[in-house]
Amino acid sequence: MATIYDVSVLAGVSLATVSRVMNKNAKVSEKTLKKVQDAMDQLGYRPNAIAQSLASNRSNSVGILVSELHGPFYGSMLSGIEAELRGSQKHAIIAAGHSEEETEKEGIEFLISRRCDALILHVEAVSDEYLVDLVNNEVPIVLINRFIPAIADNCISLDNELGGYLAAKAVLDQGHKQVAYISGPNWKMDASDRLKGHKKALEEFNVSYNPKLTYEGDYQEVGGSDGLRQLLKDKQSFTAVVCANDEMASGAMTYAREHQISIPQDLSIIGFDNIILAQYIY
Amino acid sequence: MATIYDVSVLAGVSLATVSRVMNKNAKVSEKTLKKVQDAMDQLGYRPNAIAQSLASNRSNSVGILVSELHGPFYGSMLSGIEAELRGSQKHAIIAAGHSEEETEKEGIEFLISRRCDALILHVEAVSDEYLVDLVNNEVPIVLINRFIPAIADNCISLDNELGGYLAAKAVLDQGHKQVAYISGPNWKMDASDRLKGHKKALEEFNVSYNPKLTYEGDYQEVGGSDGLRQLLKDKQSFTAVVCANDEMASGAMTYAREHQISIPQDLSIIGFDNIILAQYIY
DNA sequence: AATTAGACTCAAAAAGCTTACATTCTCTAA
DNA sequence: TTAGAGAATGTAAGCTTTTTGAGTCTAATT
Repeated sequence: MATIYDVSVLAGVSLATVSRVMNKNAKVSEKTLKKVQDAMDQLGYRPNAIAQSLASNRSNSVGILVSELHGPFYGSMLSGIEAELRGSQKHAIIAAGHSEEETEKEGIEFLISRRCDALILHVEAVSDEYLVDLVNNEVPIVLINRFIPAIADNCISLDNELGGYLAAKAVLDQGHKQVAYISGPNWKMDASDRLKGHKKALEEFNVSYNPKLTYEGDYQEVGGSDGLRQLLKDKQSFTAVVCANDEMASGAMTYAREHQISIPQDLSIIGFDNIILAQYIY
Repeated sequence: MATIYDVSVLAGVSLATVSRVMNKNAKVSEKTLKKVQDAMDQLGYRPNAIAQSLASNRSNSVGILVSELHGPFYGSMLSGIEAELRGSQKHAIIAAGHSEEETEKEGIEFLISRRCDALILHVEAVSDEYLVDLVNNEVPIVLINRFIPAIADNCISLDNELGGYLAAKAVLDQGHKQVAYISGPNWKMDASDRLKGHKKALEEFNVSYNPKLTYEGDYQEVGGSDGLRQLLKDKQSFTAVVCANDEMASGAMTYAREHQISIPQDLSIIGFDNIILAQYIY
């Protein structure tokens, strides 16, 4: 594969000039420009991005770490990020963290060692301190879906507490008095925040929170179905179920349908996220 | 950020020795090993992957080009690829081709210029010749979901014709005589192959193929609903619809439900792929 | 004590590019 | 005609590693 050197020889100019033509960062005369471009075409020259990175100390890549590469949420996220990057001649290096501390750290280390110009992280398992250190360290970082006061400027998150509150309120506004809740894994910040908001709404409507009407799910389909089964088994009565995300809502709905509980006549179910999937659910 | 040079100075050894410690590719005495490792720890040294790539002419990365980053099919594919790569200390650089020739070519060029060690491509718009050239060129390549005889060894594809045949056969076996078909974009190889298989099955069952009972969809949800609407409008009668993928089957089912056509009493619908989504569909 | 095989280590070149600084052109104005 | 300014181009150092050929050590053998 041709190098910048081959081009410079064929065009009869110096390396620097070829580099200037490539980067368009300095004036080059018409005549020289043409000579260089012809030489490039003739050789089918393609700059070596690795060498460029090493010399310029810029990799033109952004590291992205998400929990999973599949699923409605991450898929759309990646898609949006890639589109934006491509528009700026950058590209994405991806890694999955699987919500495990070790894997997440490895992924981050890995992206840093690839000399990414910046990182976009959706991490759940690593500690706040670790992230604060990271931010104060070197590479520019944006955290998705996580809020850490000390580095607020680097965080893009939604107000999970408010969301949880609004979901519960929607149900309570309809007149429901007995509201069950299927939460996410409570060690995840977003899950506990949603639950906090939920409780707040209950309080506001003078409905006392009943721990027996809460099930800790896994944010997956199966958590929803298991959750509803468990709640029904407990013989507690309730007229609505608030689920901490749409996957679980879908699971709960499937379970209800399979057990002749009609929605919304017998039971109301609300989810959280409005994922694209929602449109497929009957 | 510390370099291999800093480590060598602190440890009192040469660059080469530090490199050997990192790569474990040559004997280093216990004593030296310890000195070097201590120095690395002390400096928080992390090898510069870019420089390693330049020097070794290996980037330890695999380029992946898919049509879209979201959606059930690509999501799972990426997820599987990334997991496998991580297990081998490699990583994924991704790009989206959006089923457009220019974008796909750009993406490929881009991945090659990043000096990926190999490419995994899911391309639809570029020509066979282009791909044959590519394969004979330089980087090792695997093509997903596309079969080109000249480079058969590089292709991983499913037998779309057989799939189309089997789907139709399943319906015909049930006794249906009037079978409608919602195809994918026919310029896509897989779509035309599926249709070919479909026709073959019809023939085998002595059901004549009626072009009026075919609608060319877009492999998306909307193609399915539009397709069913169109087919119904044409006043042709049919008792079953074969859809060239599950998204369209889902769209068709939604449309049917919204128009009081009950499934499977009034109409049978079959899809293709068995995407994860299928489990959410009622 | 001299020799030597083998284990270990080192110095330096190489990978392909960017960029600061130096040099050479090419005009314009005196 | 020529000094001087500014534009165009060249030179060479530097980015961080890997890798090869050439040592240097050590310990065993004679």
